Amino acid sequence: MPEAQSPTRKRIVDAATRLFYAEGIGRVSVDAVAEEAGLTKRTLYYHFKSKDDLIAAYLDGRDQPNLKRMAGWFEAGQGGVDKKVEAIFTDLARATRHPKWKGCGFLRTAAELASMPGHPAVKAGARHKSNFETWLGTELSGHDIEEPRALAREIVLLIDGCFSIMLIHRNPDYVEAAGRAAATLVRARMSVSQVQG
Amino acid sequence: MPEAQSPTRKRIVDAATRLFYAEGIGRVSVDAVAEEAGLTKRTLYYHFKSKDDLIAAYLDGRDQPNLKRMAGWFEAGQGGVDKKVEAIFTDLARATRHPKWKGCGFLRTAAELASMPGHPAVKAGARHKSNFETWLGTELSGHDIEEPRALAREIVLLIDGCFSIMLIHRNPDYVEAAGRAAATLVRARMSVSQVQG
DNA sequence: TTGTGTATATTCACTAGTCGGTATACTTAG
DNA sequence: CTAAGTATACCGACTAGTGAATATACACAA
Repeated sequence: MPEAQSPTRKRIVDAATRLFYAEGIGRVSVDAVAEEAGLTKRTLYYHFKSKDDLIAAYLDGRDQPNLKRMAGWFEAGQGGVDKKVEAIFTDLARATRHPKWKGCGFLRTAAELASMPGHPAVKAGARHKSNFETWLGTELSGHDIEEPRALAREIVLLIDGCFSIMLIHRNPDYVEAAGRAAATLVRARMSVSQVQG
Repeated sequence: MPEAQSPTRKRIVDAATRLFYAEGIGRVSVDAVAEEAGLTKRTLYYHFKSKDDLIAAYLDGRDQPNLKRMAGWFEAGQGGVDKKVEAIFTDLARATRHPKWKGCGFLRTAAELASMPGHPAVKAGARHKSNFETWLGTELSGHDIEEPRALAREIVLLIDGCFSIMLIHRNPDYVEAAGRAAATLVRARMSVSQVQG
């Protein structure tokens, strides 16, 4: 039985991450992942029982890095909580301009697997999105906001709207527009004194 | 040269629509589409020069039906313009409960083709999304709303957020939450007298 | 009315290559 | 000797796309 922390396994997941994110899970063969990792397909199948398994491992590995990136954007935002939320979108707009940016790996995988709702990779995506929503709700809780968890959900919807529509239009103006909408939603739930101050 | 309005061509597009929407473009072979249409693959290739061509035709054929469906939901909404917007989300939430619902075909196709931004099917999706945004902006224009086109864009972002996140969570509560957020955004741009009245 | 030419439309059989996955054997470390 | 890990070589099924033949329908001439 393979080790869960094997360096070989990590090499495989890293290679899968590069290819799956760049091309999509359906357009990348197991052979291609093995070659990118510098080993044979049989070795890959020693560490993962199936391609579906590998896809799930790819997404599980993206959970914490993605959360930390978003949290960094939020925390670096200057001003009130509405501005910190808007900062997420400003930095996301910048990220979408990178030529290697291909949207959200979790959402793209879920879209490819829409006919298999119980797929382990979809579940990994659900865990990640819930983690993010929970984290944002907690952040909003300390700022005199009504129903911070409901607000977090609304912001999550705008962020995921950006991810998907950007794959169609490739126009960062949509991300900026979403940021302004998010700030409006934040202020709608802030106390009057806070909005005016 | 094949006719653009050929009934055979329509049969092929209808078959492709059923299969591509149900399974995703990457998981459906040209052979499968031909069999669903009740003819041979060679005939299909007489009417379409490639699979990519067929995918684009599939999405072009969904533009008007999808627009009409959304417009119907909006127009049937009772109350002010904020309520009519919210009605879109209420009806969308109902639609997502149908077992055959698999998200937005335009967004799912764009997600599958994220590494090919100039693909004709992605362009077809961009046309459709722009058509919808323009239609919504026009509807909002007659209702004493500031910057109706900016508001339309914000609502589009929430709708597409619903489409994508629903593929992950399969929980219509997200669509209802998006509807409330959209109504909030509408009221933020309505004149005071209108909000109070 | 019959025969011929032509464009449209369709089929069968096939190519060359890729897919996920595996049987078997080898190497190396404990 | 044993077990973990890796390699070569292969499997049957499927992939998008094509070559060559054929069916169908209609126009027009004898």
